[in-house]
Amino acid sequence: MKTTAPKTRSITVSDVARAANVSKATAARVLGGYGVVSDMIRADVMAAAKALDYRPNELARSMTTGRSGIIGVVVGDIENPFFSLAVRGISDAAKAAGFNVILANSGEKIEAEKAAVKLLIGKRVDGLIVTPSESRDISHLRDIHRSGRPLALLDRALPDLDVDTVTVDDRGIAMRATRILADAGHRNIAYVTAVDAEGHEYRDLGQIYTSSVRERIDGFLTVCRDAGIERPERYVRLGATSPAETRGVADKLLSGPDRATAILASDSVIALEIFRVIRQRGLRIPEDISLITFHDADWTSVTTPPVTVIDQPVYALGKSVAELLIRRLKGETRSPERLILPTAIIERGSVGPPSNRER
Amino acid sequence: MKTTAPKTRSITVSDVARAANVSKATAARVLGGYGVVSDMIRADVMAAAKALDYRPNELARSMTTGRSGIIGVVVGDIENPFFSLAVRGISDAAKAAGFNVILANSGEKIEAEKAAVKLLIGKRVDGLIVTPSESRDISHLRDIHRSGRPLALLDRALPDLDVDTVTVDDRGIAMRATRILADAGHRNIAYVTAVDAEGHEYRDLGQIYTSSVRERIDGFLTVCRDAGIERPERYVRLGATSPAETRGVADKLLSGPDRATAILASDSVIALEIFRVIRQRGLRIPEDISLITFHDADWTSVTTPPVTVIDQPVYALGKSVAELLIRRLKGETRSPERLILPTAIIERGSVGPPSNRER
DNA sequence: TTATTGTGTGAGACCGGTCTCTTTGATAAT
DNA sequence: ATTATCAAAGAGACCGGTCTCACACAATAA
Repeated sequence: MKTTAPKTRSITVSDVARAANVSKATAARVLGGYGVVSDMIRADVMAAAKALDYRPNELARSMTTGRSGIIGVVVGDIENPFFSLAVRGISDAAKAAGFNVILANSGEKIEAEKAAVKLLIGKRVDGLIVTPSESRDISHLRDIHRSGRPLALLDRALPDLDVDTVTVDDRGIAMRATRILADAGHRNIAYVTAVDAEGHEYRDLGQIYTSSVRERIDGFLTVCRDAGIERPERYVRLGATSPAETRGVADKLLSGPDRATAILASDSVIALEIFRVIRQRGLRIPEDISLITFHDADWTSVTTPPVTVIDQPVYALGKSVAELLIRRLKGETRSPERLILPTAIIERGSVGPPSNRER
Repeated sequence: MKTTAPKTRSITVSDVARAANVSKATAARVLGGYGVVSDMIRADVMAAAKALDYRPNELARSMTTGRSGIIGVVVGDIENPFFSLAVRGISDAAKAAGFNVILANSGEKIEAEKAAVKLLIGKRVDGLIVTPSESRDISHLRDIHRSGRPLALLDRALPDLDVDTVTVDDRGIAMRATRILADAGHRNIAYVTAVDAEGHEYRDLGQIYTSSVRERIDGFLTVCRDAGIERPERYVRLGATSPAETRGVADKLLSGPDRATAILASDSVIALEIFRVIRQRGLRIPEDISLITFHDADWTSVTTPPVTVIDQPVYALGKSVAELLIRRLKGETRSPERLILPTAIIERGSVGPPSNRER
């Protein structure tokens, strides 16, 4: 049943209408699934549509309806398993509600993030989920809101932007993790994050424009100080943006007389690189160095020893934020919600007391 | 400078035209960046556009132009790092050429794949990149082609579909990996894949509808037979579709008198789970069991011992297929190309001779 | 019988851009 | 002075759907 390939122009409602001997309006009613049409005519139109191999032009459809059925998602880095998993949570929730997802990567660059948001608004997505890379410049996020499209924030809150937000208790969980390290006897505890700041050196929280990381560092420092550690901020390291950078940071951290005896890594990608450096330097975990990382990435359980992790509910994070957004898309009006999901620590084998040598 | 929020309707070309006291056509020329306009009027229109905060409606734009600037990508599983990396290759190439990417997940289900393709065609993407989950039912892929949009295949070839395709030499590289195992003295070598078939038991290649996997199994069996191993197909295991399933497969493989002494895993997700099972059963690598996996996933280098891997050029795979597609989108007409990228094996520490006990 | 209600269909405007065709007015050529 | 040429701007059709409104005709109520 090979009809000649309709190369050039695609089949439209009008084509189907003509073939079925009805008006364009009637054919549209059948094909669009709205309005009332008699069964007989419906059958005719369907038959014609099938014969012509009609496919609706979603573009035209969403131009008139104003709805596209698409949720735009802008994340920092799709390759980071944290985000892959969160995106699956979003996708699953979206699919369940009949929405589709367009994914854009910001690379944690504010300019790329702005471009992505602009693009998605241009494509008339119904709503957006963003992992804001910065809390300073949020004009583009305000614009989303202004354009009437709902926005929801994933993993990072923005105090100045009152929209649906789903995060974890970063400060609290960082405190718990730090306490584990401090209780084990560590005094030289380092915090390593990909977030960078001017000068690349940590001075104070005011430099950190990524809410989750600021919270974590705050919690980290609080517990360190409680434990009587002096100037714990010496060990906060920024700018682990690439494997090479991370290696540099880790190398510095693990050498010298004041070397760190414990490291808290802000994400699993960083932790993996640190793990490699530790190995290369011939250090043992946990005898020579203790390690805890945010995110229970798959590899953390197969190393020797397995790595103690902060197990964020990543999938649920994505699913919840999508559900919040979808409820709003379906017409729910309520004041913005700020969900904070519970987080656990999985203690495995990468934490021990500091080696005697350094005490 | 807070104008009242234009909640309801967005600013259109006509609005800008009115504000700038020019015709819609002229405003469109300026805003769309085509045709000729005098500098004075151009400035006026730009000013008006800025004042009104005009944003073009990409939907309307691509409806008339027929071009959307979007490449649709359908992959098997975004969470699999293999695909994440390939997608980054695609995204980078797309961005460099001024295209954007819509990502859809098929979950390796033919139905989901069809739905995704249908959706993307409906959204009038300019071209598609697909990782076909099956070689049996490719009517939806034929449809893409028929609709005049170019299609390119990633990682899996389809003999019956003559379109741009980028793969690796799966058969050859599987042969090399298998030979490493056979040369080490192994006779009970298993091949584990996520691909499933009716009956879940491997009988012959005709059951396998995923080209890359069929190639690999073919290469695997060929080398096994060359090495004088009898009925090597006994050790081909299908259906490792989830961690739980994989665990079941691995458990069976590693118990009994005829247990496998070497395993070739078809992807890193499977390999990770197999690694876990090996550990749990108290077996040692490589003393008790040798392991090689496809894809140099990040975790494979941090385990003890590190895992010998088949290092597919994943990023290049994505980048190349995108470039092929983009060249075609830019008007290049040539007969379809089938690129086969070179692949290496990284020998690490997970291969050794079989233990004496089983000889 | 006439008015009322309701169902199914058709005609045509509309969404927000692009693009072709026409018109205008200024400059150059005759 | 008259005509040819051309750049710049305007008018309006068009893309492929949705949706409002008008209308025909049948069934029911007065």
